[in-house]
Amino acid sequence: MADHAHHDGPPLTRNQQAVLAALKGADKPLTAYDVLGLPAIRKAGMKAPLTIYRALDKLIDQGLVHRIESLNAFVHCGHGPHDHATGFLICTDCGRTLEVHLESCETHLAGRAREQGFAVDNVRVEMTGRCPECAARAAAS
Amino acid sequence: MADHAHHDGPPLTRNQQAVLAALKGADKPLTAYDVLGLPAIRKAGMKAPLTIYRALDKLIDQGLVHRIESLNAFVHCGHGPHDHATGFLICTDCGRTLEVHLESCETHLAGRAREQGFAVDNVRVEMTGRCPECAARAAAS
DNA sequence: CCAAGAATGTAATGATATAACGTTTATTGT
DNA sequence: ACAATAAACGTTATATCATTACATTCTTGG
Ligand SMILES: [Zn+2]
Ligand SMILES: [Zn+2]
Ligand SMILES: [Zn+2]
Ligand SMILES: [Zn+2]
Repeated sequence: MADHAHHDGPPLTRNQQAVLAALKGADKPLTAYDVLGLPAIRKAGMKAPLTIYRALDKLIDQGLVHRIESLNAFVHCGHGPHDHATGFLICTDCGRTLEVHLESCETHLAGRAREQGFAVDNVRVEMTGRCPECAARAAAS
Repeated sequence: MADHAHHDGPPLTRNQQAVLAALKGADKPLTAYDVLGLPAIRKAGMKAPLTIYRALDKLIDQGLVHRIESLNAFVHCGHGPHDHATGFLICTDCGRTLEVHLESCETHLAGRAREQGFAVDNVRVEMTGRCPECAARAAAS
């Protein structure tokens, strides 16, 4: 395949591909400086924070990456273009995250905002707790 | 009144009172360095970032202040102890925020997490958009 | 008073993000 | 193909947000 199967936006540049691959390969969100420190990234010739941030900005614009505000970190998204707001479940033990969709809940949230006369254009939800694996491990001890 | 009417936690120290007063007096969230820069704060003898962060930590513990993750900023909360998760409406024009309560929606959100086997202990919601004033001003132009 | 714990002061540093400016590379119209 | 334009990139410096380490002072219960 010439380019990626789904995903229609403009083709990714070399830097953008490298950063996206880094996030895909990680099992948890990475900070920009985490990405910068990866051998594959240095090998691609990227050596300044700004280089990483620029690639991340484009990837976020295209919906391929999400930013987790409470971690100052970035995570790959394979769920295609989002019609609805999404939420993140952040494990406080292992640091891994899970993305959840908020179809119906989004309506409810935005409704609360409208009650106040507020015109919402973006909804972010982040929930911390324990992932199934860490909850099980904690129960066993 | 000797101490604050509602609010039962330990009495606030001088530093904590100064920081809380600063946030109460602001019409939008302030960063720690915003607080540090206020004349009233300097007058109170506080001159290092750590001093501000320490006070903020205690105020957050006591539920008197919330942190807005996507702004790295802090805002006073006058709604007393929270039984439920709260959300913040953040105006992208003027920077002011509004706090909303999420009684019923919280159940829904946490439900999504439980479907994934995730045990939630904290829910954060931040919504950006335009506040009533800024929406009206934009419409007028 | 005295010991223990909490809060504070002070300095240095770590971690995250952007500004400014010039160069290179890709796209578009002719 | 060529020039004009726009997008991406490189490089350096700097801005912004947050914590570590350690000494000192304040508060509180015995
Ligand atoms: Zn997604
Ligand atoms: Zn976990
Ligand atoms: Zn509140
Ligand atoms: Zn506004």
